[in-house]
Amino acid sequence: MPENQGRISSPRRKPTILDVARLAGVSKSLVSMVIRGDERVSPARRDAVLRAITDLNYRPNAMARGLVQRRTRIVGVVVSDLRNPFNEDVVSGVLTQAAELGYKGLINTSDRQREREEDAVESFLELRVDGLILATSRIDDRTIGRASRSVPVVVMGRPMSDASTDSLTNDDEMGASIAVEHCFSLGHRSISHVAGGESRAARRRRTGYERAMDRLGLAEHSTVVDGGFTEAEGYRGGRELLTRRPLATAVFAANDLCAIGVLNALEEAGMSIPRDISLIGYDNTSLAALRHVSLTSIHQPGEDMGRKAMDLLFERIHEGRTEARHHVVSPSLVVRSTTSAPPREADSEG
Amino acid sequence: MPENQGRISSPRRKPTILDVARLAGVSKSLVSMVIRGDERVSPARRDAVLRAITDLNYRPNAMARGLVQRRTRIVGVVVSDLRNPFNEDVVSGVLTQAAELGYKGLINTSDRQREREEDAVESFLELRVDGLILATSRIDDRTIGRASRSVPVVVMGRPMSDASTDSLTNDDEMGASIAVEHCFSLGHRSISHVAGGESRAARRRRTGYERAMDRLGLAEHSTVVDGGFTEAEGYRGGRELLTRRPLATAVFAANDLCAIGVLNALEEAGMSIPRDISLIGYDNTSLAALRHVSLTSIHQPGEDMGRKAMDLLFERIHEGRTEARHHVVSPSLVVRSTTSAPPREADSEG
DNA sequence: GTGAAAGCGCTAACAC
DNA sequence: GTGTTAGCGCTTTCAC
Repeated sequence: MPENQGRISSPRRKPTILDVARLAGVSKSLVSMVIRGDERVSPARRDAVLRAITDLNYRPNAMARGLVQRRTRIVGVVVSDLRNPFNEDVVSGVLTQAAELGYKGLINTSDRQREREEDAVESFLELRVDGLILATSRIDDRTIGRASRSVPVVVMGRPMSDASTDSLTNDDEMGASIAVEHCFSLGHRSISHVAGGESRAARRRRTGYERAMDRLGLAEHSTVVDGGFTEAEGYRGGRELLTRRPLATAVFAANDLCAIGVLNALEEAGMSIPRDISLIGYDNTSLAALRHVSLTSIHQPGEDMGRKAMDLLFERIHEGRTEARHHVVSPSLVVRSTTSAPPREADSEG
Repeated sequence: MPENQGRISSPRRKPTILDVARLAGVSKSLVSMVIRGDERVSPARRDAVLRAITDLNYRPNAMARGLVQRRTRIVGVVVSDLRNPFNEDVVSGVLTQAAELGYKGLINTSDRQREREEDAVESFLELRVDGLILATSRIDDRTIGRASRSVPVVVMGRPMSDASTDSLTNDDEMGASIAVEHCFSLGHRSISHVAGGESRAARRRRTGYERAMDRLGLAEHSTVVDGGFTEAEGYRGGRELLTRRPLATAVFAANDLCAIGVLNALEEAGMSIPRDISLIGYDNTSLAALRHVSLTSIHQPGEDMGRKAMDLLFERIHEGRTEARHHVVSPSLVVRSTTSAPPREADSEG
């Protein structure tokens, strides 16, 4: 055989279980048993196999294995925006719990583009992941339904009525209510809301705000301006707010990023927070916790929710649960430095 | 055959290409051809196949395909910390370019735990990804070398000497130099550094700081305190800094998160930024850009770097490049609101 | 304990 | 144009 060795066909042909078997002088199935930790293999042969594995830098082919076992031990996580720190908490929880349960979590993100969101789901399904966690607002129900037909799915952040899809949400209405009541108890009567747009979570927070204002007899002080879930949109909302008269003494923003935008707008206008005006966000992200920001916020236990989502998947995969579960977790208040009693002259209002 | 239909064995047996073929009344390979868009299929049969696909909610099995084609069109991205916004930019760049080139990017993170970092790499290799992008500081060279033996690898954020591994870094020394010079040109002479710890990037930034101070004849004003790449560590560094006399008039922090920690410590001590003391960070993350923070920072083009990393992978995968490339991009200065001339009484120093 | 053989779902080479 | 066939790398009966 001349210079070109026949065996080397493609640039980096990876060693297979057969190469290991040959080098160790045993059969394929013996190697397979060693890899899976089967007890009934003689120490001598086991060592030979292990040595061959290291020598060849052998690594089992997950695709081949997945193909025959019909499962991958992989769960797919799709998030719409990795830049929102709340999603990081969720992902972190999922991965931790997945590792705990012997699974691997893989993440895909659409970078806020809707069609890429469906691609992400589709890719995971073609990969035959054992389960799917959808922490994304943009995806449509049709896609979710389709996915649920072939694999267990947990949807986060929006309630599902579908019987084949589990869901895990926080009670946005309740959270909004808590925000309003916190301001109320500090003495505020004129409380505005910078809304978060058309996502379901945003709409539920808005509804919660409106209902709470009603309940407290503050309907006449109710003001909602358009915002969004980003700093830029919050900034615009804040500017808009400044044109309204009378000026509110407290503002409930749709989420933390939005709140920071509002904060900028208000400070830019020469106002001091919370002396002149109080501000409260939602999600209690790491952003809110930055000492320099120190934003009062409504807490969602993102990490716990991630873990719980993985648990729900596991129940379906391993314990054969088939009826849908819809978990709702309660948000809570975290008071920091952006809320306080309203300024004197506004105190007597309402 | 009684009630229990023989075909349905596992809870959700997924339709295969054979099911599609049977329903459409054609052969397996005909279906395969339709899926791959082969021209020479009669319209009638094509329609029949497509209808069967929708009816069955059929989705090709990527594992089976990958097994025979020996490639997956998937690249794996490993990041150590999704909470650092800089990594988001990188990931976003990778995914965008991957989509452009017909690849899918999947993300895995170690959540800052070192051993999970190796697991992440190992999982991707078992999955037989076509390439690997490692944007992580914690992973050791042995693991990188092992990975490089079986698949193209691009390492980000640390220079590699290994001939089988591409690398992509920003010139941290130069960036640190720019930071020091910016302060110098504003009139500062006493410039301190809150260091970022033991990662290579952090060490190079520190070296750059020290060399620049030397070059400018400011070696005697040089002060380095321990910090880290997180807000909490930056805060501690800032506190430490406050005990040093004379107090610096400018501080260069190892990265943006660290800078925010320093900012907190300084403000807490009653100092006003930049009136009393100037502050500059590194990475120019979205955090620095928050108007409420408005941190002067050294910019690394994270998104471009992500795209470039994907390009490097592509060159190896498709164009058969084998010699290593080591790209270094130049950082640049982004001036915001945390740097200005030093206060009067300190002006004459140096 | 160990090896042989079948088959997971797909593509690709080759007949027809 | 269309069907048949031989694997891809692995696990898993089932004999021995």
